Amino acid sequence: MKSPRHRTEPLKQERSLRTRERIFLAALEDFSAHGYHGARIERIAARARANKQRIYAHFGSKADLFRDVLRQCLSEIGEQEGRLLRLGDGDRRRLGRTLLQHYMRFLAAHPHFWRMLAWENLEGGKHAGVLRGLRQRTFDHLRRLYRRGQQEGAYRADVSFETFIFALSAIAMFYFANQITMSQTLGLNLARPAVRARLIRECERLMGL
Amino acid sequence: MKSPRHRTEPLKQERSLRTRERIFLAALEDFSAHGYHGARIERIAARARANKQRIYAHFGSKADLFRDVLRQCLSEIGEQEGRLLRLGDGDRRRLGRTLLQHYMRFLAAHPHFWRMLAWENLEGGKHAGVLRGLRQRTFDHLRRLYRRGQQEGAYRADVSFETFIFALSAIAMFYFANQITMSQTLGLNLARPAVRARLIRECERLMGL
Amino acid sequence: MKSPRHRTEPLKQERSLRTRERIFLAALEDFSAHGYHGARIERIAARARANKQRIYAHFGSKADLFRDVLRQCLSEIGEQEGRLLRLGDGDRRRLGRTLLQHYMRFLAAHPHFWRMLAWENLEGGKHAGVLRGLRQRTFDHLRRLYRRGQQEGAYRADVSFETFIFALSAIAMFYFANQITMSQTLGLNLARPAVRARLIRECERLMGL
Amino acid sequence: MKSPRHRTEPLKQERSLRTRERIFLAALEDFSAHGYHGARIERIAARARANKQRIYAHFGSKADLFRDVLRQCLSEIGEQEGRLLRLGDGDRRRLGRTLLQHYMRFLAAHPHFWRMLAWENLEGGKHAGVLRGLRQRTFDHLRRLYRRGQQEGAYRADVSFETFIFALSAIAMFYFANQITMSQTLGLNLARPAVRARLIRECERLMGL
DNA sequence: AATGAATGAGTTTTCATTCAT
DNA sequence: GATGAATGAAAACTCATTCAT
Repeated sequence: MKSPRHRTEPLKQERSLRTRERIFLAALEDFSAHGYHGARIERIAARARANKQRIYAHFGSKADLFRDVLRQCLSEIGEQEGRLLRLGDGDRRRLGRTLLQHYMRFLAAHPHFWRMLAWENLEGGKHAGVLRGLRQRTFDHLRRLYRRGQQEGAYRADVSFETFIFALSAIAMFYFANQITMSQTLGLNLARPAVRARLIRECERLMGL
Repeated sequence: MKSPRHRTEPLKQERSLRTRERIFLAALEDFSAHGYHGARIERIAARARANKQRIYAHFGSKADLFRDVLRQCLSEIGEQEGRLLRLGDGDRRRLGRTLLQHYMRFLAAHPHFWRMLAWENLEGGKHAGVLRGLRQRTFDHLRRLYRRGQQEGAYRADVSFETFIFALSAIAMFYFANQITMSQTLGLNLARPAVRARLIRECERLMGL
Repeated sequence: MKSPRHRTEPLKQERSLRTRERIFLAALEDFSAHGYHGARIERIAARARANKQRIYAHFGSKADLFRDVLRQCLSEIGEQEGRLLRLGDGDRRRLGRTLLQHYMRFLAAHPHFWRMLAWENLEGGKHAGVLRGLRQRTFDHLRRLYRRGQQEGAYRADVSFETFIFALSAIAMFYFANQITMSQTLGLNLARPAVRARLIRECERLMGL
Repeated sequence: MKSPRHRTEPLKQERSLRTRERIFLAALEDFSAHGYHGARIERIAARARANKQRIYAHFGSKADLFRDVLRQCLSEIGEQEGRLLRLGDGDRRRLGRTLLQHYMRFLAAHPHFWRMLAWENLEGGKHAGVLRGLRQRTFDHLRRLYRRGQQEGAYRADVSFETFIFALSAIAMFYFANQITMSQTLGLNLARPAVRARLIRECERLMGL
């Protein structure tokens, strides 16, 4: 009796989903660029080629939209890290370099990720909970490799895996999130590929990777 | 010098300066906590126990106030670093540890500093210029010590002074600016003194300091 | 009659009528609860399990829908009063009590009626015209009974039939429409059955019914 | 030191209070005319010759403004009833007529009162609590007079004071709050002074006042 | 006829900024 | 200089109504 609706419903839903997706991406762009308070619903709607009302119909409120965008954005890292599971015993000696380069590439390719992360930290970290356990599986895998590397002397026994990850994350994140001010401080344009390459290479040496 | 009201002016100026100072501190607090867009003139005035009009009389506009606060805040690091000039040849072997600990202490004592720095980077770095040359003298001094350390083998010859500073800054800054999300990611409360101490100690080892 | 689609039309019409009816009832509910300005097309559509567009197709606009609902609602009293025509000479001595109890029961059973009436009076009475002549037949009948009652001394000769109806209506309507505030004023919960019964009984005595 | 402010502050406050008062009156007018949902902040501001923001500065929100207006409006009846305390033993035989006329005059002079009361009842009576005990003193006084009237046979012993007040309130309130629809129903223009006078006179007779 | 998406004109609320005393 | 009141522009959010399928 209701079967004719099957044909049309998916279409309608699809259109709606596309609108929702456009809004989502526009919001990500705007929140990433200006933070929660600096973002403008009007601008998001315009960029999404949608009506303001659509935003409220799909997401409820500016705050809800922000939360949704942030959560999805942060959870992306989990998916992206899947490839690290492919690292095997043969990679353990260059684990540090591989990870640092992975993070550098990931952050370069996903500026929204580190920007949203930075806004979130500054604005109180109310949604940081999403991150909990998100990278568990990858970390478990990497920890095993790291431990074996420690056993065979590739890594110092008195540096925990957590610190290892912390330091690599710090280098990569700091490079992007503090690029502008650090370039001024050091009198070097960190954005230049050559500068960046040298910097990362030297950081690897400094950390004995 | 400016008017015939010689008698009253000194008093007025003094009171005015105190008001200005209160506004400044309140603004620092609010901008640091909420960023440029999240800050509220009303809240700043209330916290400063001053009238909103006073803010405009003293600083011109919200944007100007932000600029002034940011500049002064960032330039503080220059003053604080003065003490590093006292480091001498005898300190060169533990230069890395000394610097890392100095940065950690400085950032812990000046949360406004790293917060404003983070906002500034996120919001485009329009005022980052103040930083240029600000730490020149200190850096020149430290660079000499670092070079001597390199010559006698305490530091690797293939790691530049800039990278050395970069890495130390990254560790310290990242510890504070990404504490919330990184605590979730690692499943560790980085704020706990014991965790922090271990983390920093291990970072020193990792970087061969 | 209207189109060549003879086969399907009856079915469609029936379904359409059911939809229209659901919308009508949902609208009555919402207008009764929130008044014209407080009612929401969205809520009405949801409650009617219908699409908003259906509302416009069936009723034209929110204002039209309100008018239709109000008219139908108010005209219900006419139908309900039909049973009063069955009152005969034997009932004339207790006419007052019978009427008061009839009104009390009617209003208790039709809260939408008195609520719509109240909204309508507050909002200007633009549609009150429907009421004109609506109860004419019943009133004519009752008036005859009342007059006979007056002639035989059951009712005062110096109180007109209109006043008689007015007073009975006032008691009944006021009991429902002002229950909340009057309960507070009198420090009595008028909604309690015992309180209500005593109140009505005493009102009957007060008015010599 | 701070004494000079004593002179100016009252003036500033006075101006502010005048604005607040204008807003209050405009709001009373608008809420009374259109109810909570029908009222418009814009219209209130215009009528008060004030800026919309002033409304928020003084009252917080539309809902708060409504609450304040309603409370003040309802509590007015308490003040107005003060004069009833002056009724003495000599008035007890015509107590009913005096009260009915008092209520009729009060409601005629304060349309906002009965309108707000009506809105409040329709919209759920969330603020009806203000009424509790508001008329206690007057009622206590009137109850004494009524009891003495009962003892000497002026009023029926089997009609409580509460019912007496209820019935009188019903007549007066119903006359105003349902004037439009009742005029249509009865085919009489209740607003006409002559009709009103006759109606009230006959109600008095009906109730044996 | 029926439906979900879309729209634009409001409506409430907020905010930086200026006025008047 | 100092203060509370005042302002207008803009922001978030809502709503009746229409479109496209």
